[in-house]
Amino acid sequence: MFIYFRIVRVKDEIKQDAIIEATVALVNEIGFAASSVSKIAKRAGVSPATIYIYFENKEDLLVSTYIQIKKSLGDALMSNFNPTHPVHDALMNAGKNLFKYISDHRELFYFTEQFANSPYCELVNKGEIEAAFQPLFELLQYGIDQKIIKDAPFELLLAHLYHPIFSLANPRINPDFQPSPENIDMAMSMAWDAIKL
Amino acid sequence: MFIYFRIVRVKDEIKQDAIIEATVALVNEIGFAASSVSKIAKRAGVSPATIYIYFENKEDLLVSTYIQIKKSLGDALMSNFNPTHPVHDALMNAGKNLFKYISDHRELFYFTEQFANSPYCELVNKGEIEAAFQPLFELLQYGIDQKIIKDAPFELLLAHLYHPIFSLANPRINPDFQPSPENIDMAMSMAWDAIKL
Amino acid sequence: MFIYFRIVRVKDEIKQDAIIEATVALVNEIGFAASSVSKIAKRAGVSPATIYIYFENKEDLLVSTYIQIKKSLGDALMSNFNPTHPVHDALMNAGKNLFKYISDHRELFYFTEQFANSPYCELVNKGEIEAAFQPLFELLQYGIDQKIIKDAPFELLLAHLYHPIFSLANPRINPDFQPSPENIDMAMSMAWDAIKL
Amino acid sequence: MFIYFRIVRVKDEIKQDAIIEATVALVNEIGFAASSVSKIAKRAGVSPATIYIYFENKEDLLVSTYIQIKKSLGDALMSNFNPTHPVHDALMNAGKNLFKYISDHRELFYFTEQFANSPYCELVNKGEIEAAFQPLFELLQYGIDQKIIKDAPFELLLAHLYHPIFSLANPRINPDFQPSPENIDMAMSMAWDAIKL
DNA sequence: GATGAATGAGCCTTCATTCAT
DNA sequence: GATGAATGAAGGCTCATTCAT
Repeated sequence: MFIYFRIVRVKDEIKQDAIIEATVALVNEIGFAASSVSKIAKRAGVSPATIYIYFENKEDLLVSTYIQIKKSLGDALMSNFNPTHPVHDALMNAGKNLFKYISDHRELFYFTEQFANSPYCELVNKGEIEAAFQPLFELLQYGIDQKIIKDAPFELLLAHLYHPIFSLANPRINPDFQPSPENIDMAMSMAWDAIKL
Repeated sequence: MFIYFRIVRVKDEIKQDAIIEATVALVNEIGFAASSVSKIAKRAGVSPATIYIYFENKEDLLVSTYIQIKKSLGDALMSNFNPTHPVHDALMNAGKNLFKYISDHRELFYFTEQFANSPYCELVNKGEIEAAFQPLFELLQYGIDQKIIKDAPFELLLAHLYHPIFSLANPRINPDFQPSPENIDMAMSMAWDAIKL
Repeated sequence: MFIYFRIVRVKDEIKQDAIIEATVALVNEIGFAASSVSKIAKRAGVSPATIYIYFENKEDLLVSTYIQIKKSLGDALMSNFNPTHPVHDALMNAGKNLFKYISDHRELFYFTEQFANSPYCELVNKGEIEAAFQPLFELLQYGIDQKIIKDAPFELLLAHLYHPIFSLANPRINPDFQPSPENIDMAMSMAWDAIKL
Repeated sequence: MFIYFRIVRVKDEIKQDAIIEATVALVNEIGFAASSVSKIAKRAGVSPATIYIYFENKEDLLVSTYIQIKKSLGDALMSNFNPTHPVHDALMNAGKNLFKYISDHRELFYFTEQFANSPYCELVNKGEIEAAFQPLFELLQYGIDQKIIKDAPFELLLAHLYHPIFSLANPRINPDFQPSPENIDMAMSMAWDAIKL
């Protein structure tokens, strides 16, 4: 009986994950707008109706996928985060994590970029995502207080700190950019120059 | 007869422009994916069939609209460009032009952001657009040669110079950002710190 | 063991009745066509699959519900029926019973009206229902033989005797009709005038 | 050029009529709920999309069909109507018209019966239909004033005058009824007995 | 007996595009 | 050049029903 239960639970999660994976893969292949529910279903090896067991509707499927990725990205960004380290080191570490995450999960990153520029984007409860980045915000505030980084609104700091990375890692914007160690180091060094006091 | 011809040509351009304007306006209102050809036609006050007289298909309509906007943005960016000015001043001038263009034409900017993250993006002949930015590239190269700005690939320099501006000006990414003179100055100052040697 | 069985049987009937009640209630709320099996199941607090334990399929569920209501209506119509009473009194009594039943069970009546105009209607074994009305037929025949009511086919007599009541009591046909005692008396008096010799 | 125009107009009406005819025919064959837009389209020999050129949506198609039939029925009912004739004769004439219309257009009648017991029924602007029956109402009022027919609410009079006819002519309710001249005369005679003073 | 999960078929509607006029 | 009408294909979603548990 116990085994039964486990099998059932695992089965469910497997199917739900298969749907999400198919969603991400399909968006990578044919784009956001062309990724219909029935194509996703076919890709995931399930019936279109099955998707509506795990998600309320297409919107819910895409938003859930997005939030899940963003949270995992937040976790990755914060990995090895140590608030006792110098501000510079902590931010550089986060930047490298970001580059690594994007390199290791290009499909996930690509999905979020497409999602962020679609109407679905407005349906996301941003607070839920920002929670994962709270330590980063606190670190920036600490850097400001210690007069290590510029006293600018968070959005400006973040725009200069990490947004260049997003654009560099986006093959649609910079198809020729190579995330070599030298390039990464240089990109992050420039980002630091932008925000440091 | 000559007059007749001119009238006809003017008429044509009026209709073509009406279609493009309707496209941009509709994408702003209901998003990229929901902007169908017939809705655009209705918005422009023409028949759907008429659109296919001026454009090969929907793809051509969107791509043409995008290129036209990008070129006008390139022109705006380069306005008052003076290669004899100091590198710093010239780049800051371009940055301010960029902010001003985006502020004055939010609809156009919004369209390009949506377009850039759609599958249509891959259909654009990038060379055609980059031509408008040639003077900027030359200026950057000059700055590198003069050891004024860092010796980094163009894409890195551009990513730090202008991409933060795009993200800041995009209400979907930074809904609360205000393009006040102080914020603009600060953003551009940070960008300069990023690339200067 | 005997008690156990009785409990089980009672339980069964409770569930079956819950399904039928949910069917009637849902048809009243959202109409016949929109009442799907899964919605009925949710309304009855059971799984969709459970419905298929008590009924062969959707068709069987609806037909069974209809027949059950029609039989109970037949019983109500014949209540206090006394074949020794004058024909007029017996028929008027039946008419008043009919009005009362409809007023007291508007939901059931509404269901039958919708059912009677659906394709499911053809699946009903009419003989089963007419059995409940046998005494009425005999009374009519007696009235004919005694030259009290017109010598017309039963269907004509019934059409004039009770069908006006159905239409008057149907809020979709006569939304403003009030089943006040005066209106009921008048309606039945008119019906009697129609059939009496 | 003139001919062109006529051809175009005729073509349009032919197609629109074909859709309405297919709707009525299909509802007769497979019932109201099962008559989907695509089946109607196939029956009419057009694409499903074409239906949406002539009608806003399925609801509009069904409601328009219903109103058109009801108006034609109203016209038929009032044919040869002469307000100077005796009340009895005028009403009997209308009743015969009604029987004849139903016999000649069983498909149309069947459609309205199904429509009247569907949720779509509530979408009909009843005033539009009642207009066609105005002369009938005036005749009834005249009969009341002249103390020829009973002083009862219109709905009671109509329920007894014409509703029995509807039920008799509905093959689902009275599958065996034959609209022979004798039966018709008898039915109408009974109806008159019901309402006459 | 009872269930939640699963499904292919079908729902209504809109799509990008073409045709006759 | 310009159009309204027309279309097959596909969109997101729900259906009645069955299955393993």
